[in-house]
Amino acid sequence: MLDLKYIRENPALVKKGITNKNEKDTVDQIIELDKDRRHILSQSEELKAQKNRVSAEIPRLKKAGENTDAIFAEMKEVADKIKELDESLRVVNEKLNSLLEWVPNLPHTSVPIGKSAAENVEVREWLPEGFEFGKEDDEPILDHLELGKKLGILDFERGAKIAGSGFPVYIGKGAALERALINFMLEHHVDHHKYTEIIPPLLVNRESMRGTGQIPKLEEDMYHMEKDDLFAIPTAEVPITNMHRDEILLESQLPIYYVGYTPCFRREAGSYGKDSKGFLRTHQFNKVEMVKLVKPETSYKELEMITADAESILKSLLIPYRVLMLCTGDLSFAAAKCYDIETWSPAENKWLEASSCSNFEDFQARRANIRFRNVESNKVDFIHTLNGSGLATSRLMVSILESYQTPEGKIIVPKVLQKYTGFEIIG
RNA sequence: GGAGAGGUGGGAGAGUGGCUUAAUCCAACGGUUUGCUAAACCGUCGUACUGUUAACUCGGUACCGGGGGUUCGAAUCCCCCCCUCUCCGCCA
Repeated sequence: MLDLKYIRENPALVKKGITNKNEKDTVDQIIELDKDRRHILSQSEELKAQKNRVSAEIPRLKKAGENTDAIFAEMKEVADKIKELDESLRVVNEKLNSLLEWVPNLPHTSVPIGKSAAENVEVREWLPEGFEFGKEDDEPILDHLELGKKLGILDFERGAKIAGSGFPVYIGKGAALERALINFMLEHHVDHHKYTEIIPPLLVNRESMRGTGQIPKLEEDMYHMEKDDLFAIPTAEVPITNMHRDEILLESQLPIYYVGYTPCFRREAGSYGKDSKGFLRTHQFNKVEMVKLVKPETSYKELEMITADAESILKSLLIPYRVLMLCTGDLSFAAAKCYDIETWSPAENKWLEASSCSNFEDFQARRANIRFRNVESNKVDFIHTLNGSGLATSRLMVSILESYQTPEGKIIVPKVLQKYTGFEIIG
């Protein structure tokens, strides 16, 4: 949510930001409604002030034995008029809010302007020592689907039988490898980057979804339990960020770093056929998510740090990756700035998105009403929120299986995971 | 699913129609005292919107879980809903 006052005072800047994000510009309507709103509000408040003044007089008049009938009759009329004004105010506010809710966050000034993913900017690339692109071509290389089937560690067909396509089943050492990966990532962030581990609810209410900005725009993309009006989380960002909804934090509590593993559920409505085989697009996947609640002036420094935290996982696993700065047109609804981390898939011969690290500035905090008390000024202000996948296991699993396969089609378990799996090779 | 209790400021917690400007305590902030720390004492201390201003300056309005109602006037009375806790039932 943007600050209405900011929109009122900087309409041109807001319009530009919205347009650069390929979203619908409703600034003119918002400003018009805001004008109506304030006009009605001042009329209503003036009458209320009158009402309060008179009410305060009544006990005195009664004590003095004066007749209050005329005043009561007049005040009755004032009360009716107030009710009328407040009703029209309610209507205007409703319209205004339904527009405001759809206004995206504005891109940070450092974000390149662009229409689509094609205009994202590569910031850096990291390759393990001795790695060369295309070296794989000398030997037959199996993709993750073939490997999973051959080794009996992944079963997409049975997942489809049980639930539907896009619900993978991990078996035996495949399941152990997945579990090892999750444990490794959690421990790594807790031990080396000072995150506090969280196991949150996997179903959340509507207010939480609104708080982090999934609702209204992405409502269709989520699984919804109608009976209880609960949503299956599309990412741990939702429950973890909402832990502090409607709270005023002490400045001394900040920054707060959380990390949590959860399964994530996405309907992926309308995306069939595109990158959809195997792990490339699933309805359920595992993700370790980092969430930061920080003071506003530190959030861009924190964005660099959270990105580095995600990268350090890939360095430990010796997986080639690159970091992209998303252009304005590819930024998500709530993000002001975002880095995507893509891992290399030798079989697909392309980069796959495995992490997204974003600064939401005060956009989510405003929606979720998360504030802190500034010690110096003793004023409350919205915090800034960030999050980053650290990381999603499915895409990462593609890179691991494909990169660590031997000529015989076995998988060597990455060194850092071996103490978690208890075995060194699959197959 | 049934019965009961409850929801008040950053936290605890009083408040049964106008003397509430929501008491009091704690926390926080400023100060006094003091070798230092602690303690004690004094003072300040809600949020949002809105108008105004050089200024968070000064004014107005709203807010006691949410929404309606009664009344000249509601934290307080009435109705509906939500949530939390306890007990019972059912179940992992």
